Amino acid sequence: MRKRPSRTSSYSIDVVLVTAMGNELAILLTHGSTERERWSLPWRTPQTGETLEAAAVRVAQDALGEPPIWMEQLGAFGDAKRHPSDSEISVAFVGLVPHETASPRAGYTWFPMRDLPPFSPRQRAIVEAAMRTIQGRLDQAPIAFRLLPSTFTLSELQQMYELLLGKRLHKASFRRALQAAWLVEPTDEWRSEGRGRPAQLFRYAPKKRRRPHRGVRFDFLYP
Amino acid sequence: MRKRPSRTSSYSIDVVLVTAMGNELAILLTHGSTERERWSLPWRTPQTGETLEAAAVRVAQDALGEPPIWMEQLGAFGDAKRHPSDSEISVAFVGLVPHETASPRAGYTWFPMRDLPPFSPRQRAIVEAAMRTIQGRLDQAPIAFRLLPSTFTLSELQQMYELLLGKRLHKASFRRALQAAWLVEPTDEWRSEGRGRPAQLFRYAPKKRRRPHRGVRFDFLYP
DNA sequence: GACTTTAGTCGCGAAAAGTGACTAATTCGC
DNA sequence: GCGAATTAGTCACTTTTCGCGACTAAAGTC
Repeated sequence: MRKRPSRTSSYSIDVVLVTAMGNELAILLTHGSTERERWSLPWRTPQTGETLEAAAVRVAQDALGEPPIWMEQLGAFGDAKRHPSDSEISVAFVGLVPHETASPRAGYTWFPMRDLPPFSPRQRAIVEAAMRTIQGRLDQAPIAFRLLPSTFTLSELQQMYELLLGKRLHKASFRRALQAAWLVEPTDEWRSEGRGRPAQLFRYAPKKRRRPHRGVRFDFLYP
Repeated sequence: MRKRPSRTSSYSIDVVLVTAMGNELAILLTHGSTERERWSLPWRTPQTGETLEAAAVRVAQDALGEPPIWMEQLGAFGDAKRHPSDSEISVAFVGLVPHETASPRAGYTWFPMRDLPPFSPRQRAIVEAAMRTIQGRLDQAPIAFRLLPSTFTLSELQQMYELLLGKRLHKASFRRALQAAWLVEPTDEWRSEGRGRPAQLFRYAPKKRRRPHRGVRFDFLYP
């Protein structure tokens, strides 16, 4: 049986918590008192008998009081680059948090992605991986929906996708794809948002679909 | 024989080395003398000052004498599940090796994927992740080409894709996609393979392409 | 009431993808 | 030698998907 002292872990759990703050994405950083002048991702060293995922959830809960609505491991980041803890490697996670329910505890602050303070190279690599992973998962998991309230307009949903993808989408195409995927269903409520025609509210309500049955595609990046 | 690390690390580097053996995929396993009756993925504990990738390459070289043609990190696997070493977590990699140049050293054996010996739950999870990652990368990186000799027929290439994807592909569609992607160019050689019309040999020769510019797709797995 | 603004839909043309059928060149059995 | 079998390679047709402009609908503004 392996019973090991937990203090001497040579790895840490680092978590990139992402939220949508108004019109842009933001990540949560902390300013530990021991390191001077450096912001850092929330992190901890794992306890024994705790899965990696459980440790990452706990990091989020310590920072925000709530677990993320979606989380995924980014991998292990390591060796050469420095870390606030003296850990050799960081096992990194990315998590998404709706902004409404996410009030940071003392010592934690949301920073818009466009204006991040300097922090360690290893954690910079982790944040970049987090963004790539979010964009890669957007068409595989319903993560955009969970950043919105339980009912939302299709324009709000499209704006969320545009925010996460970092590019504009065509309205008709977006809705066509959405309809083909049977992911949302209309409610009978409408919301009038200042000027313009009121928008119908929808809710996330996925229905069974047959798996799309495609051949091969060669979407190689240009060499 | 693997030697014990001078400095104890609480993580290990585990590598899934995959090759195409004739008509099916195979992975490399080792039978350490200390563990009884259990096969294991090749692994090592990292040295100080060595990147994770470098350590993984070294694992492959120790096992096969050559570095893999392609390699990618799978992430950290952990906690609850046992490992041959006493490491708390494994940082796992997947690597591809052309079968011709891959002669295992003593203690290492290729096992066809269909007929794996029992091994630890953690490593079983790693192998499953490796297969998912290979399939996910097939349309993003030219990994299938590198499992073939430098010149190959299009039928061989298609069979390699079918092997890696685990499903049949339509000949005309496959070649159309291949042509659109500008990935191969014909040589002026032909190969007669027993009966049937001789096949033209091609080589991997990617050309610049404009990035396909798509909207959103919702390829969610069925809920 | 005309104009602006936002929501929502339609439909066309182009591109991509699935598929069967066709031609081409070789070996094998007789 | 000759037809059947086998593998390679291509074509053409259909269906699906996608980008996109243009349209209608319903609200506010002046």
